[in-house]
Amino acid sequence: MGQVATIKDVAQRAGCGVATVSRVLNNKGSASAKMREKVMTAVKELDFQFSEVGRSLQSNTTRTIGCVVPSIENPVYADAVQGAQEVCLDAGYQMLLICTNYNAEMETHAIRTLIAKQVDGIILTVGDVQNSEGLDLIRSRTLPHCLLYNTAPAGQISWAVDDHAAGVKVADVFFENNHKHTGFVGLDFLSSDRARQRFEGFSQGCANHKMTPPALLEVGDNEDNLTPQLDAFLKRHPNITGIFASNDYRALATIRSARQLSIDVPRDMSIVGFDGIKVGQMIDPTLATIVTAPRKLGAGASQTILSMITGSTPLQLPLKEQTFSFRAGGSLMPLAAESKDGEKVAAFPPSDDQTYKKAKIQQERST
Amino acid sequence: MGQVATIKDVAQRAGCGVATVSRVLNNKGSASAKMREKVMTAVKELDFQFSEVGRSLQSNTTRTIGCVVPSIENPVYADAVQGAQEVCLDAGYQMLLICTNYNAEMETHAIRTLIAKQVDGIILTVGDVQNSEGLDLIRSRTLPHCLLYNTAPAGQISWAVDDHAAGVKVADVFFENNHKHTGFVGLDFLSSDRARQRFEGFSQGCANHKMTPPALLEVGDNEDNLTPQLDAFLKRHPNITGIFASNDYRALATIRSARQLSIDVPRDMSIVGFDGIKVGQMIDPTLATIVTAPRKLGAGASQTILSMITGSTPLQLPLKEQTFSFRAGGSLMPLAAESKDGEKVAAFPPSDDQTYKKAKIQQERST
DNA sequence: AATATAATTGGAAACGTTTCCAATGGGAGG
DNA sequence: CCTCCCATTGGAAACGTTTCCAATTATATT
Repeated sequence: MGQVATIKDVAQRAGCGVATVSRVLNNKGSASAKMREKVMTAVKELDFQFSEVGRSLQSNTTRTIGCVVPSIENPVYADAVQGAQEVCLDAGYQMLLICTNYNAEMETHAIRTLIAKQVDGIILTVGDVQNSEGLDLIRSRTLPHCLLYNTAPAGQISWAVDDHAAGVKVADVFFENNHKHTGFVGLDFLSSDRARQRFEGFSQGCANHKMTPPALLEVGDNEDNLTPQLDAFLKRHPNITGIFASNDYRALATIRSARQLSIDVPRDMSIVGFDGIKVGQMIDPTLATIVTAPRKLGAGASQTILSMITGSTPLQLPLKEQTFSFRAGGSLMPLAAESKDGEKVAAFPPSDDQTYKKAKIQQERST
Repeated sequence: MGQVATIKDVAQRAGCGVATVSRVLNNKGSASAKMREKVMTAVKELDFQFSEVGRSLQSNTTRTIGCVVPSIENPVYADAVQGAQEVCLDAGYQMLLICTNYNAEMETHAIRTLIAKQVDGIILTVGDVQNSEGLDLIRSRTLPHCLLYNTAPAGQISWAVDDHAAGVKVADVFFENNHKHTGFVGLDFLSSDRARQRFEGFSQGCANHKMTPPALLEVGDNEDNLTPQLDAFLKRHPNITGIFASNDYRALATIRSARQLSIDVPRDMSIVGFDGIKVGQMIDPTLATIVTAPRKLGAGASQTILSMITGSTPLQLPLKEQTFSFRAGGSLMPLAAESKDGEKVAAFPPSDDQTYKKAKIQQERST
C-alpha cells in the first residue's frame, strides 16, 4: 500500500487541528463554514478516507460481525449467509466469514479468531450445541451471538427450521395421500442432529395417524452407491409406498436409484425431499419437498444480532410453524383410495398420463 | 462485551512491563524462564487474547482479505468463495465477504468499505472490467488485488474460466457427434459478459468445422416461461438438433420446456450445459456440460493475493485450456451417421433403450 | 464600549499493540 | 575485586482515531 493520507495530513493541509477535521467529517460538534470548506477540499485533494482500524481502537467497536457456518457449498448455508450479509451491510456492518467444513476443531479456532478480531457479534452454526468449546468461549465473554440452524437450547435464540414439526408435516402429507407405509432415507445420524429431528418428527407424525412407524435407511455420505442399499431396504420393507429423504439431494439420488431398480416415481413410489432447492422444480418429475427460507433465517439472525448490539428491542422470532412449508410436486402422488389395506401392487392406478396429471393437480391444491 | 483483559492487565498481574508480555507471547526477543512462566500463568488466569485491532494499528496490517462477488446464491461463486476462504484461513488470513447483487453502485461501495477497513488485499468479480469505479479506486491505492471470473485486461491477473475456449470445445463436441445445426440459449447479453464469450467461442468453433452458425435465443432472466420462446425458436430453426445453454440451470429449463413441447432429450434434441453443478449428474438424463472448478479458481486467486502480499513469487496461472473440461452425459447423444444431410426426422435411431445406452457409453468414452 | 454568552478551535489523552532504546543486573574473565 | 559484556527488562513512542476540556474568538446584550 502506498502511503495513505491520515487525518493528520488532512489537518495540516487544511491548516487546522485534527480535532476539527474529525468534527467536520463526522458532523459532530461545531465548525465554521469556512473551516468545513477548507477541510473538505483537503479531503478531496488527498483522497482521504478514515481508517476503520484507528476508529475501532478508539471506539472499541469494529462494525464487523462474524459468521461461522459449516460450508457455503451447501446452498442452504450459502443463502443464509447471503441473507445475513445483506442485512448487516444495510446496517453499516461488514461480515467476516469462516467455514468450518463440519470440523469441531476448526469451529473452535474460528471463534477464537473472531473474538481476537473484536467482532461486535457472531452468527454461528455449530456442530453440537450442547457441547461446543467455541460457544463456551463466546458466552464467557458475553459477546452478542445468535445461533443459526441449530435447535436452540433453553433460553437461547436460534434461527432455525423446526425440523421436528416439518417431519410431522411430511407424515401428514403422506397420510392425506393415503400412504400408510413409509421410509426415511438419511445420513447416519451421528453427524447430523437435524436429520435426526426430522426423523423423530416424521415418526411422531406417523404415530399420530396410526400409520406404520417409518422404516429407516441410514446411508453414508457416499451418495453414489445408493442403489444397492435402496434395493436391500425395499426388499426388507416391500410395502413401502412413500419415502421421505433428509434433503433434496438425497431425494434426487433416491429417485435415480429407484429408476435404476425399475421403480417409477411417482407411480410406484412417492418421494418427498427437504430444503426446497431451486432445481427441484426444474426437473421431471418436480420434487415434492419441504421448502425452507434460508435467506430469511440468515436475515433474521442478523437482525437479532444487530438489535442485541444496539440494545433495541429484539426482533420477534418467527413461529416455529412458519419456518417451513410444504411444496407439492410430481414426485408425490396420492395412492388410490382402495389401497388402504397396503396392498401396494393392487393399488396402482392405471398407467395413464391423464390420471397422473389429475393426481398432481389435486396434490398441488392440497397445500 | 464485558471488559476483556488487555496486555496491560497481564503485565500488571505478572508483575512486569507490557513489553515483556509482548515478547513472551510473540516469542520474539529474550525473556527469562521465570518471566515466561509468570506471564503464561497470568494469561491463563485472565483468559487473555491479543486484540487484533491494536495489532493492526501498529503493524499497518489487518491479516484480512476482502472478497467481492455478485452473489453466493450462485453456487459457482459460493464454491469459489469457499475455496478462496480456505486458502486464506490456512495462511492465517480472514475473509471479509461482500455480495453486490450484480449492482455496480454496491460494487463501488463495497470496495470503498474494504479499503477503509484496511484489508491487505482484495479478490473481486466486477460487472465490467473496462469500466469499474471500484477497480480504479483499488489501483489508485496500489492495493494487492486479483480478479476472479473476469476476463483479464492486458497485463492483469485474473482467475477465470476461458469461456471462449469452452465455447469452442462445445462446438467440437457437437461436431464429433454429428450435430451440424445448433442453437445457443443465453441470458440477454447486456448483463453477462461471460455468456457472450461463450457464444462467440461457440460460433467460432462451429465455423471451424464449417457447421451452420448457431442460432441465438436470448431469454430474459425470467426462467419460467421459456417454453413459448423455445417453441417459437425451434419453429424458426426447425433443423436444430443440439442446443448449448449458457449455464446448467438454463439447460435444465430447456430440457423441461422441450419435454413440454413433446421433444425428447436426447432423442430429438441434445443439450449441453455449462458449470457442472452437482445435480447435473443426479437427474435423468444426466446433463452433458462444461465442468469448471470454482473452488480451484477461488483458491488460486487467494494464492495470488497472498504471494503479492508476502512478495513471494506469484503462483503460475493455469493454462486457459485447463480451466474447464467437458463432461459427457445422457442429454447429448450422437446423431446417426446417415443424418449428415441434416434431415432430422430421418436421423432418429429406433426407439430402443439398448441403443440409447450404447450411445451414451460411446459418448462417455469420447471425452 | 464593556461585559456576558455562545460558538469555534486545537492540544492532549486514550484505545491496545509492537519495538526501539536505555537501564539494570548477573556472570565471566582478568 | 574490578571491568566488560551480554541477557533481560521496562519506559516511551508510534500507529489513526475520537473526545474532553480549556482557550480563543465572535456575537449579543447592556
